[in-house]
Amino acid sequence: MPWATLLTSPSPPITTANRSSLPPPSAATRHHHHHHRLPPDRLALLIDKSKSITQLLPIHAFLIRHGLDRHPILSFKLQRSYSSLRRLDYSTALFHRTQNPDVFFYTAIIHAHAVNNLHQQALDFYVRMLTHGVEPNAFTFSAILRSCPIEPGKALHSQALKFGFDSDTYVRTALLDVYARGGDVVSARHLFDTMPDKSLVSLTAMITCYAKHGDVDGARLLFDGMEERDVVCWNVMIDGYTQHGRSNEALVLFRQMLGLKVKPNEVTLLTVLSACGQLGAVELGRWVHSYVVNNGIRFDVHVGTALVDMYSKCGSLEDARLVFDMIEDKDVVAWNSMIVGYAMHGFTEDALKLFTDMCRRGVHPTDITFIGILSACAHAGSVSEGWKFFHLMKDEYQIEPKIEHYGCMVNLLGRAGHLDEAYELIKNMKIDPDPVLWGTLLGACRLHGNYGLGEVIAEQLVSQNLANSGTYILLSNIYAAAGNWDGVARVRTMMKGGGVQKEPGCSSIEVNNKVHEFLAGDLRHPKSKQIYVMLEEMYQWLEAHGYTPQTDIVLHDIGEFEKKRSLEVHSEKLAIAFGLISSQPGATIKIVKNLRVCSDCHTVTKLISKITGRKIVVRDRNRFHHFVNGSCSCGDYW
DNA sequence: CTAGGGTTAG
Repeated sequence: MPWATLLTSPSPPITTANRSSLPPPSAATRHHHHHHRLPPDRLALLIDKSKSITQLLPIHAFLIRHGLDRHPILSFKLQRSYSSLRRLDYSTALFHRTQNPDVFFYTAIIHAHAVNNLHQQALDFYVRMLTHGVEPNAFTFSAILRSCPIEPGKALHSQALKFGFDSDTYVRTALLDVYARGGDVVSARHLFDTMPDKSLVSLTAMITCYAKHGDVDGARLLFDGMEERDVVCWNVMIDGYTQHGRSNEALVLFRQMLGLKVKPNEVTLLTVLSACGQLGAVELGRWVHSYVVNNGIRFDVHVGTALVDMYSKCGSLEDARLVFDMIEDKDVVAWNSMIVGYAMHGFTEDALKLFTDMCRRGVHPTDITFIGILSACAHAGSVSEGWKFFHLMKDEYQIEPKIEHYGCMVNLLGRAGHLDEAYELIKNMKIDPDPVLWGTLLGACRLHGNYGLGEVIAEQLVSQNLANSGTYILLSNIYAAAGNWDGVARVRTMMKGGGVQKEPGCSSIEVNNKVHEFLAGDLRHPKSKQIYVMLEEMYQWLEAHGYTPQTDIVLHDIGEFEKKRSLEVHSEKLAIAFGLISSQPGATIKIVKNLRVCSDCHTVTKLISKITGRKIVVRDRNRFHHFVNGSCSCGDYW
């Protein structure tokens, strides 16, 4: 690249060869050729109007030809344009050819690196600035502190104090953000409280800090006290809820935002789509889709991918695929979302075909891609395919398997009955297994009745204090099935004593653009009465179809009648009952559950789909179940 | 003689 060499070489010899390799001069520069002297402000305007590197290069060439490339303003503007086109290589080269860069140029080049997360380079420029005797000002500090890690940030903090810039609102906000990103909420709050004047941006930075570190309610408190709000702080607050599994509150806030006529932007819509996906709120998701189309929001790869993710998590794979096919310049994230979508729905062949397409187009798979592929294999029970991709990932793509990949493999092997193979895989892992992974193997032991191995693992987990709420339940199932009542009693004592609690099962269903959530035995819904009447009717149908409740999966130490009752009010059954009374006959019922569906609910849902002639789609923690006319798309294999 | 530089969401 002669052009690059020209820019990086310490002396600037412009040879004929260099010039001939430049892009052809644009109409503008051809025009300038005739008037050898163009006023700098005209050139400045030309630079500012340039929208691509191919427009910029001929102007740069022109500047060099006319000895204007060291003009402080013009080279400054040129580097700013290069930076905004993410060509920091050209920016840096230009900087190094500038004789005595002033504080403006230094600040701009520091900023350019900081926004691209190149902290070290930004710091290098800052040090260079100091050694060259150029004095930094408040502008320099706010630029360098942006995206600066906490350790160098602390050093810069003390320097800012020395220079007296820490009371500047921009510098103070940037400092607050440094501590916030470093997780030091207390220092961030202190900087915030002692701030001379709090701006909208500094408030937003503080809200971001709380939202990021789990105190969503603390964030909301500040948010509610704001005098003015812009789209950014709304986005922060909505995203705070979404990132902490409180998507329903996110959507409530989004509706308030719309009610106050605040115009959502792309970031808002990406967050809201994610919330819709979490909740299975496809009606609102579709509304967001039409908003994108009708409000001139650019349909880029980010928006496209968010829509694919939303539609597939809401059970509308066809729509996901339609959107996916519309995305131009698909990146690996876009491919991953569609592959994972197919995998979630048990469409193993489509997932694998998409993987082949993706590789053929030269897109390199990531660890996420293989989570999709391996879980697709697991859902189909394809053991040899699974091993093939597991090895392909390590050998061909040099991706070290993470705990999630082992999870897919253990699930695949375990469900297929290759328990010893799964156990060996875990024992030979380079990373430490977690309770979830052991739980997967324990579940497989229970499924295949291998209580011997189950007890070995169980003892090991209990002795190493590795059992969690999920594994305790499996443990007691296995002990009970093996007739080890001492074990059952011991687990029960540990669960009570250690404060181990099962994560409450929660099912949600969207009706009329609103998401209704149900916990087991929930009575909070305004239509509770009708729901329980429907539930009773459902059980009359079920019994007429020869259904017997699987009371053996209930862990509590209660009588048979109570066991039956506790099964009846599982959250997904309440959601289905509500779905039945609040939609037209024949309409599909879509449920989202936070845990894996239990086998009793699976049986019941199959029967209900047959009795009512309705399609019922259930998304559980692991995958989708499409219930049609008495059978499920998972083939009872989940 | 003057131009030009900064903080928050993803």
